[in-house]
Amino acid sequence: MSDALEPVVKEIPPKAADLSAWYTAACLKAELVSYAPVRGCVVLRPYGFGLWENLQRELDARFKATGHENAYFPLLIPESLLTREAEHVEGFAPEVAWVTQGGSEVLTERLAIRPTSEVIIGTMYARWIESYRDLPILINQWCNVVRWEKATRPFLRTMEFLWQEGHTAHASADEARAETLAMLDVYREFAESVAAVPVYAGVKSASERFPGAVETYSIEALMPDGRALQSATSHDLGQNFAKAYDIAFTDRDQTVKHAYTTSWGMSWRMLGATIMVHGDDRGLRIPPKLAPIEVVVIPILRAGDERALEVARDVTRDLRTCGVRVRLDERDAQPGWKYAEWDVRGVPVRIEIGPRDVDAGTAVLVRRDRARGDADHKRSLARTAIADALPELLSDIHRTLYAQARAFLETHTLRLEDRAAFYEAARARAGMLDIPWCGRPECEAHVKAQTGATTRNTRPLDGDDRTCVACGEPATLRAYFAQSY
RNA sequence: CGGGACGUAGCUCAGCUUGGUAGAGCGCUUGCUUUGGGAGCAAGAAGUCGCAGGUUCAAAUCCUGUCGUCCCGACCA
Repeated sequence: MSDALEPVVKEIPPKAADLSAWYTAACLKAELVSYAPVRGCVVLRPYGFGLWENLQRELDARFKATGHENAYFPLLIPESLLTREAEHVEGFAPEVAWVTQGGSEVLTERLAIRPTSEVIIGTMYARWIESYRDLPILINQWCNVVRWEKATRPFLRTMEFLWQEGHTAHASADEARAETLAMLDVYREFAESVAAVPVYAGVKSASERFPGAVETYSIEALMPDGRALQSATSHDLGQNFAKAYDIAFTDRDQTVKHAYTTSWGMSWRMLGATIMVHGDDRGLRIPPKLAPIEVVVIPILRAGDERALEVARDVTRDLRTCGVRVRLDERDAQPGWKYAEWDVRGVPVRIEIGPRDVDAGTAVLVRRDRARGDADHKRSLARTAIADALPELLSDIHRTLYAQARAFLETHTLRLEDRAAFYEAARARAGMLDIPWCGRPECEAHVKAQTGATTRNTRPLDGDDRTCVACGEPATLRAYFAQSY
């Protein structure tokens, strides 16, 4: 094993050597999750839940700002309701978990544990909506769902996962489509400005469409191994669910019409994307806006000189007063040990306060986004200047993480014009392969069979290129192809 | 659901081929010395060897079954 492949951190293998092993070890070692005694399920530990709470807070604020309200619907769905929308049932049937017994009583009708809530929410909307005056309904719920997955990984694919699902009903197709696109853009903006993960937003191909949707949109992020990760979806359900669940209203013209509905969701998978995109050989690098701890303060004590502890407490208190999410690490351990641990856990900024700082009235600020040895990895600052300097420092860390991820995405987005090169790149997981595409399912299926890659999403043609790079037929779209998680 | 690997102390694993008193490192506890990038010494605690059968005088070790986990593929957020 070469030096380059030696672990920098105990128990975490180098990221470039084996992304899967790195990812799993990082999630466990950073204490985000713990495996549960239930197959395919994880425990979200306090630090991991802190990530989720920050995602929730940021995303929820965006939902509220666009006129949505939160509500909560039941976990269990009667089988007879679930089967009303044919495509939807067929799409989800293989992964639905069922409750068949309550206590010792065998149920006369099975109850599905929700894999998603279109059915139960649509049923309620049908009762609530009578008039065009009742529309639109703009509701979101934060909840758990269960899908009987065969193979699982923390955040990326678990049998039970946390997410939010928005469900809206509208009087017109145009309004529903506008809602679908608006929420897609909320997700894109959230990914970039909160998680610092650049994404491509676009339309899913027919084969990748949500079961029962008229059109599905997604944001897609690129992982370091060249595979894409679908990070959120937004569905225009047209009148499919409205017709199946009888969501109807009397319009201004006194005729009864079916509503147009949408649904859109982001799960804790987004956290998995964030972890994979930003992490390095020392562990996680959490973008500041998602970080449960933005700043960790580490006092450096010597025998007979514990002044740093008092100063560190003062600094911590001041920062907390300023609204910074700060943690003072007073544990009885060596500073170097603490540095390594908080590096693994990805805290954006570390403040070191030792005897020299106590004397000089300073503190050392260390950025997690920089490599050790970089010129601006550490800097000494007057203690009175810390609170003022932090907001800009945290912003700069966000910008740095985003810029690095953006650069990776751009250098691994290949606009290909040659069929052989396209197939080779698809097999090699070279990244996002951006090509003019015919849009035909049989073409996509062929690419998938040959290379494992599928369309991630598509957008309108932008140039004169009118030939599908994958098959040579006339092109109708531009598509990103990649292997996916 | 296919292919592969693995279940032994909190963690990572050795021991199994060739059956014969349960091991190491890390971690943990206590004490002292330390503390600006994962400290040192000393003492100590800790495991029904995943589970159930079978073979045997004797099973972590051999056989059968079973449950679970991880990795690689096929499907999903």
